Amino acid sequence: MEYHIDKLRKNGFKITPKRLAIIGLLSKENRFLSPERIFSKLKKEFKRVSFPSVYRNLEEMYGIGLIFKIQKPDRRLYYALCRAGDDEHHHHIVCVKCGRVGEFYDCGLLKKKTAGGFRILRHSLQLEGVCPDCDK
Amino acid sequence: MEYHIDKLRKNGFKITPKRLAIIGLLSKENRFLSPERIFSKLKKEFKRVSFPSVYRNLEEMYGIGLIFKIQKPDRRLYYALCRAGDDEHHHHIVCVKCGRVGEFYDCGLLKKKTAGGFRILRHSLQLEGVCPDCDK
DNA sequence: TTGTCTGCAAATCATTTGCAATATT
DNA sequence: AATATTGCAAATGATTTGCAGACAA
Repeated sequence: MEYHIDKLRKNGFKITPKRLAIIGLLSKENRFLSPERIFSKLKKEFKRVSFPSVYRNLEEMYGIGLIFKIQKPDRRLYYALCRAGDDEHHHHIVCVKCGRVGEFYDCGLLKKKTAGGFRILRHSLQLEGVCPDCDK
Repeated sequence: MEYHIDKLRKNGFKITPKRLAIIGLLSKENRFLSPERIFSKLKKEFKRVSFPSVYRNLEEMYGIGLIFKIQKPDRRLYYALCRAGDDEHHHHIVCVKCGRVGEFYDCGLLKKKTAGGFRILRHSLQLEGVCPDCDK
């Protein structure tokens, strides 16, 4: 949590109660949350919150690599905290039951140089699975 | 092309000029096209075309696995023809220069059963690269 | 103070929907 | 003829933007 706040500070962002709350939420839940959901949670804690503020904050944090985002088939954005170090190649796996997010470091794709005859430049991988807790 | 038309027919769809044209376009270009782009191309060929029709057709074809779709960061949908057989596990790689799409069969992920401690259920992979032509 | 953040209200804009007219089988 | 498909106009709805007041440093 401190690490994340520092990262905000280092990037010239001010530390506001809302920002702390957003990071706190993402950190505590460790799963993908939609702006709408974050908005709802913030409303319980603050008298006044606004969608634009939530959207802007999430996008800013995404911009400095503090969180990552996906778009689900419902065409909405979802954000989650990234727990991997800045330069570690990794992907995320989402538990289909509880939504928790895990880091996956060993995709084995970096050593492949070509795919279907194309020279690979980069890749992105989405994984769905069941986390140890939900798997009983 | 015949294969695709048959697939439409088998799924109870009528063979209309617009549908043929859409499949023709996707087949000829072999890359991701946005509904808007498809709409523009159709307008050159037909006196009357509509966005809803394009959207509906693409979504129907997507529904029967004839084409696949992605959402780019611009938050738009993009569709491309799928050339792999119905049951062959594969992914697609997009050329960053010309946009051409290639099939990639050997991701090596099927043999991994877990990721970050989670039991893997399914995965989806997006690849970007340079196709042989563009790579000189 | 000084520039950043925020809420509010209004705007965007890709995608959908309702419905009557039209085309496929 | 019977049913699916289409175009049109209007609606939807998540995300953005402009701006003035509030807040962090």
